Amino acid sequence: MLKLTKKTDYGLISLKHLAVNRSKGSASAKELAEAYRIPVPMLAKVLQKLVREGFLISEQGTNGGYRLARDPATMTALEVIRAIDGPIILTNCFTAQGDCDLTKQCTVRAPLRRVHEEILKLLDSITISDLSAEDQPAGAEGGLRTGGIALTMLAH
Amino acid sequence: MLKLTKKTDYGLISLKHLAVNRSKGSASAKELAEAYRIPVPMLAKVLQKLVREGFLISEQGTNGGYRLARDPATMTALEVIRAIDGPIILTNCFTAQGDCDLTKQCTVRAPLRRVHEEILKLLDSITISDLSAEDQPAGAEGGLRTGGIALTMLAH
DNA sequence: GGATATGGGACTTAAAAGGTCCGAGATTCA
DNA sequence: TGAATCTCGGACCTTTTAAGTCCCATATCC
Repeated sequence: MLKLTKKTDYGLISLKHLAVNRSKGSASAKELAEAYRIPVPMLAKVLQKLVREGFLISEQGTNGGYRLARDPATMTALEVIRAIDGPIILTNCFTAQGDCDLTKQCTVRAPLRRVHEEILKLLDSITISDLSAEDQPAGAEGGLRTGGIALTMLAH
Repeated sequence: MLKLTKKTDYGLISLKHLAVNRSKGSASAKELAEAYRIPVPMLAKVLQKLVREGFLISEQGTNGGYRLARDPATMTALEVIRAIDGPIILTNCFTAQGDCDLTKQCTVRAPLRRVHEEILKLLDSITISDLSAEDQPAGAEGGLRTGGIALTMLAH
């Protein structure tokens, strides 16, 4: 259905939060969960994945928490999505070679592959810093604000 | 998980088939299903939706079937996806206003909306004729073949 | 040692996708 | 007219996946 999972949402929100409040150092899962009304155990799993994939560094014990492992400008949305949700698959033909013995007939694949590729490129061009840009206190460096098209017909 | 449903796949394949074999006029659900190894009742539902949404015209009775309702160059992938799968929703915040009282906190939304929009634009730029282009017997008119980037790392 | 963190597996629930079944109505042809 | 063939459309079932919960182990600070 072409949508991101909530886990990915949570992950992006958390990374953005840590990027914006980077001066504070770390934030605990509980802290983040309460700020954004996310179930704590749910968020914990997401954060753990982000640690394993090298986005975050965890600090255990009292006053522990999570902090960014590297510059948010080097973290792309694509990487985050892959880390949390696994590989992105636009259509099934691409991976399940065994099932799809319609290579000859089903020529829809080739053009769709291009769409797929464009989406990946798009997601790869967006970093966590871009997400945080609008939150910067003073004059932010611009980031994504290219055009600002008012799109109210998002769904249907 | 950011992927198209099989129903949409089936719909695109069917439309493409009808666009390529346009000289033949119509094709029955059975015919299409057998050609692409799709369960007949499943495909029937998809085709019915396409009829309701004005992509196809159905002809009942013996030797009946489906034929394109209009020029495949005017049918975009976006329209087809919406007709079959319903509205495209990248993240939940956009539609479920009731649930998301985090408008202030959750500033991830704005940048993601832009991504959403780009994907829509991308899908809107692809027509059924584009999908069929590579199948044209002789020198096709080009269509999507812009670049032909070899992308083998589609998933993961 | 106790309070507070993360780590991570197992489990349950809820929703969506995928697929099936059957009866009704339309059209063609014998 | 009647049989065959086809679409129409709703109801139903199964499987998969997302979403959320529970519990216990382990690390750290005070």
